[in-house]
Formats: sequence, C-alpha cells, structure tokens
Amino acid sequence: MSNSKIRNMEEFAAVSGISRPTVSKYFNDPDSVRKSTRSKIEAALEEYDYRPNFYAINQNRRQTKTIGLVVPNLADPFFAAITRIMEGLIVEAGFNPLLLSSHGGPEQELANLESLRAIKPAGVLLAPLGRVSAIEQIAAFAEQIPTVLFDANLEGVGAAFFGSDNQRSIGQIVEYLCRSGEPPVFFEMKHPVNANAYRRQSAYVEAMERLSHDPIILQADGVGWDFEKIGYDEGRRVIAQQSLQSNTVLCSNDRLAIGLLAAAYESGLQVGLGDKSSLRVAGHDDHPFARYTCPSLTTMSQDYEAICRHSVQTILELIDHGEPLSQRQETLFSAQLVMRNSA
Amino acid sequence: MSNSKIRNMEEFAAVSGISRPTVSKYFNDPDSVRKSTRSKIEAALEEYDYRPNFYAINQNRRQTKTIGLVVPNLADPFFAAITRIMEGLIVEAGFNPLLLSSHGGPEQELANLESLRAIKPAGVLLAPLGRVSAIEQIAAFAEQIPTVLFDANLEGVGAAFFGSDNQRSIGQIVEYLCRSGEPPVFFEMKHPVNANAYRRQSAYVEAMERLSHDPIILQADGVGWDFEKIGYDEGRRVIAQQSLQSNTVLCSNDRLAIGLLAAAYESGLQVGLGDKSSLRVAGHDDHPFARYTCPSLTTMSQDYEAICRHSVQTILELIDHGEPLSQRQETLFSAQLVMRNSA
DNA sequence: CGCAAAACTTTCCGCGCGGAAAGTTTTTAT
DNA sequence: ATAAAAACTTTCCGCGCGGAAAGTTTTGCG
Repeated sequence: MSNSKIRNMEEFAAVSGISRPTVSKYFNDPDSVRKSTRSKIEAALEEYDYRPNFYAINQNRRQTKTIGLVVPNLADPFFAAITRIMEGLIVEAGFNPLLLSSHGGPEQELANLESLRAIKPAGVLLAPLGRVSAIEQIAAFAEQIPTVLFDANLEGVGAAFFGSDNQRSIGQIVEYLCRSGEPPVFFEMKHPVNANAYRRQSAYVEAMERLSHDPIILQADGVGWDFEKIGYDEGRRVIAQQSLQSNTVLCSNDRLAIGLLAAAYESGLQVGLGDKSSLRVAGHDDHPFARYTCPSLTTMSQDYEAICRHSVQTILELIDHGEPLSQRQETLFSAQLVMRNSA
Repeated sequence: MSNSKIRNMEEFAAVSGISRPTVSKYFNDPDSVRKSTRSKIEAALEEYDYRPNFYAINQNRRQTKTIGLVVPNLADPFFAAITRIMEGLIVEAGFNPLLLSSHGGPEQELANLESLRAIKPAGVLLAPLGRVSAIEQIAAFAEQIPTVLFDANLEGVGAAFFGSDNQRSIGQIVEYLCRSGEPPVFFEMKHPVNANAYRRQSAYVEAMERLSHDPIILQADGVGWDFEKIGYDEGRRVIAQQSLQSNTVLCSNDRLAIGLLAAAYESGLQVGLGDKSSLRVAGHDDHPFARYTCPSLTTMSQDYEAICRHSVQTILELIDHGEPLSQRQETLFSAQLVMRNSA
C-alpha cells in the first residue's frame, strides 16, 4: 500500500484513472459501472487507503443508508436476540443498522428518537416500551420518518406492527396446562412496563372461561425491569403464605418465571410434572436461558425469525416505495409450545 | 410552534435575531454565549423546530463528538450491563455513544472497526473478542484512533486497558473453596473464545499449588458463545460417567456454571453447601442472573462500575489531551467474593 | 465616567461529496 | 458496418455547517 494519502474522491479518482462522478457511482453501487472501470477502481483501492467521507456522503444524498433500531432494554436477552437477527437482515439489504436501547425508560426512548431525528435515518424499527411510552411524541416522530413497530403495539402509530399473537399463544398454553393438570393461576406484575402484559392477562381470562375454569390472577408488586427479582420476591411470599390457589402457575413472561423458580427452589418446593412435584410453572417467550432453568422451563416460543424478517422487509419496502402504506398493517405470528420439564 | 420550516442555521439565526456564527457557538456550547443571547436563541428554539444538521457539523468539525463502544457479544448480559453503564457516562460527558456488537465473530469485530473508521469517532472503547481477534488489524486501528481496551487485554494494543484482576479473584475463590470443603476442579472450555479464560486457568493452577493441592482441569468440548449449552453438555457427561475428581467445581465463568447447574439438577444431583449436597459449584463474573440460578450461584463479582468509570475517563482524557499517554496503562480491579448457596 | 475585555456581527473560505447537464467515447445489437 | 444505447468525462452548482479575520457593540470594573 502506498504511503501517499488520498484526501478526497477527487484525488482518488485521479490515481485510479477514472473521473470523479464515475468513482462516486461506483461507491454507491459497484455494479453500476463497467467491469473494466470497476477493476481499475478496485486496483486503486488496493493500493491506496481511501474511503468516501461518511458525513459528506450523507449530507448530500437525498436519503441516508441508516436504519434506526430502537429497543426498550438491551439488558433483556430477548431483545438482544431480536436485534442481532435484525442487524444481520439490515446489513444484508445494504443499510447500516444503528442500535439504540431505551434502558427501560421513556425519557431515554424519546432521547433516542431525538438522536435519530438528527441522524435522519431512512427508516426506523421501534419496539416501544409500551404503556409508559410517550405515545403522542412517538406518533409525531413516525409521521416524519418511516417507522415500523414490533414486539409491542401502539395503536395507530407507525406504518405497521409485527408481533406475537398473545391471544392465541396464551390460549394454547392455558389449554395445555388444563389438560395436563390443574388449571393455572396467572402470575404477572401489578404494574407491568410492557404493553403485551395486558393482552396476555385478558387472553388468560378468556381462555380459562372458555374452558369453564375460574381465572385466578396473582399480581406481584414492584416496578421496573428487574423481573426476576419481582418474580422471586412474590414467589417467596405466596409460597411462605401457602396462598397459591393452584399447583400450576402460568407466568406472564419467562423472566418472572425464572424468579419464581428460584423462589420455589429455595423454599424446597419441587417443581415439575411428576408425582413428587408440588408445583408446575410455565412461562412465555422462550427466553434464551429458559432451557437452563431448574427445571427447564415450559414456555411459548415466539417466532423471533418471522417478526424480524417481516419487520425489516416492511421498512425496506417503505423506504423503497417512498410512500406510506395505504393502510396500517398489523401482523401477529403464532408462538409454539415448548414442552420442557417445569410443566 | 410556528409552521414555517427552518432550513438551516442561517435562517434560524435570522428568526432568533442573532448572527449565525454566534448561533453556531451556542450549539457547540450554550454557556459560551451571553445569557441574553442564550435566552433569545432558546426562545426561537421553542417556536421553531430547528436542529443543526448532524452531517454538516461533523464534516466541518475537527473532531466528532462520537465515542465508539464495541463489545464482543451483546447477547451476553454481562456486556449488556457494562454498555449500559458506559453509555450513561459517555452521554454525561457530552459525547454520543455508538454501540456495536461483534456478535462473537472476529469478522464482525473488524467490520465494526471499519464502520467506525468511516464515522471518525473521537475515541473508541473496545472489549476485544480476545484470542480470535485479528490483533494486528486492531492494533493498526488503535494507532489511528484513540482506543482504550477493557475486559479483555491485547498485549500492547491501545492506549490503556482496564479489567478484572483474574489472578487475584481466582486465587481468592480457590482459597475460599479449599477452606470450606474439597479443593475444586477447574471447569473451562477447551477452546475458549475469551482471552480471560487463559489467565483464569493459570491463576487456578497457581492458587492450587500455593495451597499444596493438585490442580485438576476439566475441559469442555464445543465452540462458540453458547456457554450454557457447553457447560450443560459436559456437565451431563461427567456426571453420568462419575468422572468428576472432586465434589467442588470452579467454573471459568458464570455461564458455564449455569449450564453445569442445569446438568446437575437434571441428573438428580443436589448442589450446595449442606451435608445433603453432593456437589459444590462456583462461577466467576456475577452474571446478572447468577442470583436466580438453583441454587443461587457463589461467584466473584467483577467491579463493573470501576471498569466502566476508568475506561470512559481515560478515553475522555485521551481525547482532551490530543496526545497518546506517554506509556500504556494497564489497570486491574479486584473482584469481590459473593457467597451464595451453590458453594 | 472611561477603558479594556468580552461578546457579537459581517464577511469570506472551505469541507467532500451528490446531482445534473452536456458532450464524448465505448459497447452492443442488428 | 452502422446506429442506438450505455457508459464515461467535463463542468458546474449546492448542501449546511465550522473556522477565522476584522470590525463593531456591549459589558464589567475601577
């Protein structure tokens, strides 16, 4: 590699023997130039360490090649897994993902959108916090920049929503639990941060009534994103008080279940299917660690891949098309029952 | 808010009644202008929706206000926790964090650095993959852009390194385990992806020899970042074969321990301290979920906060100072023994 | 009140690229 | 071989800001 430093595209075009506009074309799409010119440019790239200035490019392009990816909380492995898949799909499509976590707070969520406004992304994939989100401001944002929601829906916000069919998946696991043992009580947070929690509760009630059982709801105190702790504390409490009205507990999500399992273990309660067990616990989401709880957690596995693929595809279409979809689109994917040892 | 749209700083300066250069000064540092001018500008900001163009700013500034933050794998809650703290500190200092995950692969790690090169960050905080990293290329990167390493050290790369004192922390937990029961075998991956793994192994050997015990090392097959699965599979194997040479196992990290605990549970082995227990398990790192394993995991808690604070502070000094430190600085922080129920 | 320092205005240049128009060369197809 | 199409070159403009110099106004202080 030559030592002489290339300062800009003009100079690079000179050393590669191609005009600057053609070099510019090459960088925007290598396949848009003749093979002979492409190889000349690539030969020059081998020799000189040049790359177009990111900021100059984006200042002048009609659109940036950035897609914002905002999730409520990266410390939750569920979102870590989702973002990893989405990042891959975005890169594949020739865009640059920009990952932002709201760290569980609506202020940070708005700050993230503010940052994105400055970046002028071509589109944004947003998993909103849900209940605590500043919905109006998010809606205003989505008016300006093509936005697709996933995981948690905000009514009427953004061009589309992709998520899990909580109604159906909760129905399915309630039915499984009822068939294989006592009807479950529903274990959730009193003040959930996630919008899906409400749908899951009502889905539970509906499923129980359909099966002619009385729905019983157990609400854990505590706020914030430390679900495991909340599940653990409430678990200790109800086990100590023996106030659990069924030997089967369906948790609103896997992280609560992880806490409850820890509480059961420490209380000396055997969890699982067999005769020796006195408690069955099920979760929802198929958290990356659900396989390694003790016992392993029976849960509903969300279709990560479908949610990611459709979300990314839709934002790409939105960007391509230039126009918003004629109608807001809501798509729910089915989750799958994963039978493990806890229920 | 007025509907008339402000296209650039010129126009915004006009409506606020201040000259453009002064407005520019304001945006770079609100405290650098007179209070009366500041309030005029802020009054205009209330009325008009203007923000300086991000790309134009960064094209013209000598330095961007971005700090790159590269971690090996965001799906590992350990790094999710670290990045969260660091992001906060970076924002506090008036910079913008740019979070990139290498997703466990050296190719992605290099791709991340390539992306960063285009972004021209003022500095970079890098937790390298370690053993599999393309060290030469990372070193070349760190020559060009102020870089501080954390978590995993690469000899001589970057201006500074901050991490845990594995030597000491492993020594400490080995000593604890020896005092409170049988000397531990060391459980690690045969092909670790993390650089710390090697230091921990040698620290274990040294500590055992110091205490006049024979070091015994158990290496799990399997590659990649699915540590829990690797720990689980090997755990099932050694338990079934009864080939464990001690009733005490020190795992190279908490995620391996989580897998081993699951294997023990499923094998019907009671883990913990009491007489009824036949196995003790300890980990290292104080993974966010270590509290909720069954039984809860005894482990060494890394000083997340110190590592983050010093890393960020050092990169800020490097940026401020303009010059690299006279000498590369390596600082190791002590971890703390967290006694829970598994050992 | 007077003076120096601080803050501001005016004016100009430059950053490095995208985009577009008009003209030239090369390729492709008949 | 020839015409049309494709690819390229030349030339120009503009994006929205930072930076700097020179001149003007305001502020703070004795």
